[in-house]
Amino acid sequence: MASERRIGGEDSKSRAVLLDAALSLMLDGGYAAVSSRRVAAIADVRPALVHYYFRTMDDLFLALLRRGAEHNLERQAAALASDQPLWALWDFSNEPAGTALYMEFAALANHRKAIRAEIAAYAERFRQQQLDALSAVLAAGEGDPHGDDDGEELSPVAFLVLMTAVSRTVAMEEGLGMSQGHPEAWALIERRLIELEGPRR
Amino acid sequence: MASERRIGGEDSKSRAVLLDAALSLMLDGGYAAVSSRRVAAIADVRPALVHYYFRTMDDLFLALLRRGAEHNLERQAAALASDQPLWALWDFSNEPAGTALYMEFAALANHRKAIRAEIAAYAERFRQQQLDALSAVLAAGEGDPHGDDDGEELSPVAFLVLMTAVSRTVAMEEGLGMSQGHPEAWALIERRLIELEGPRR
DNA sequence: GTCTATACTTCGATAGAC
DNA sequence: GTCTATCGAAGTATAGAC
Repeated sequence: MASERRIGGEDSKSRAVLLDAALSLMLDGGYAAVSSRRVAAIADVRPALVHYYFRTMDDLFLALLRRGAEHNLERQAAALASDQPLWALWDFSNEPAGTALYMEFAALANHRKAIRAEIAAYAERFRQQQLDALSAVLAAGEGDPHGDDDGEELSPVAFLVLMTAVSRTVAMEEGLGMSQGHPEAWALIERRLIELEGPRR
Repeated sequence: MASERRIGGEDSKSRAVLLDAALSLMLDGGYAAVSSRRVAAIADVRPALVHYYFRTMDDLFLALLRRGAEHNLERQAAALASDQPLWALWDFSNEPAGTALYMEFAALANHRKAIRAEIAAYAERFRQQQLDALSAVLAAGEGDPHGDDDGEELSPVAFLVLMTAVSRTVAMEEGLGMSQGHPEAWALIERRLIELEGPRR
């Protein structure tokens, strides 16, 4: 049975402030640092208000995930619609805050079933959006002036996985203070970007 | 001032059992699931005993990290000493439990300063061990029969970052139920492994 | 919409008995 | 080496006043 308790509307100002507070806590101290009391303290309201807008903490995490993911799906779409979609995607996926948040949610997903399903669904949407754009680039670029056409097979989807993998790994390791090999791995991706899309403009 | 309280010895049987319990909790439910009470319950002792062996929970996490890291440094060294060091390293870095644990500790590092420093130090040791072995392989393999020598630059360290990045990303995404592009990215790494070390034996 | 007040749980940590 | 007993802090969540 669903609870009878009142729940605040989604377009409330306070609700957004609470989500902002949760976001900053999560970026700062990881998902475990997000408690109803701490969120309330940062938003400068009483803890009960958190539970008025989000019946459980899982509801809060889901709301935070949805808001961020929808926003970033739009931003990624905008990037992919620019005149150098792959370079724009590369820049987009190299935003440190984005990677940090993704890692936190992925860790959360490890032990909150409801959240894992939602993250997985969004992750698929992000990749599909990327794949559609990349296919378009490749279709338009037949006989393009930048391709080396050296016969080496690097499928579009493999390149996407590579871009994602390198940007996440580099972000993560630099968060630990590591840097060995990062410029070289970076250059590897960018060399391929130049082949596909020409030099960055 | 250091506490006067007694602390159990490092070679104790119970201490190892407690660490085993903490490990299984961490793999199962993430670092947030590791509490002194739960560890005690799994190890079938009273919670106070956890604090007898580990004064604080940070001490427990550090001990768990050190034990696992030292063990895996030895395992990685053994892999790198095999007759196909790069293939062995690839298999080693593709162990799912290893990646899952690394991710948990990396998340932990986000909000426990003492632990971040220790993780960073171990991560450097792992990579350095890999680099030393890879340099040896490359030095020994000059004029080897497998290299294409197609003029493309792929520095050893960049390849190491790539291997790490792909294995972690694939493991993470498969934990979410994703699989798109994984076989292709996988094949990309293995193609280069064949160039460097010949087919897997 | 926001608050006070509160119930209940779990947590980390310690003192001291055995 | 292990336990009982206990403290105080923090967590989630709810009822009901304003």
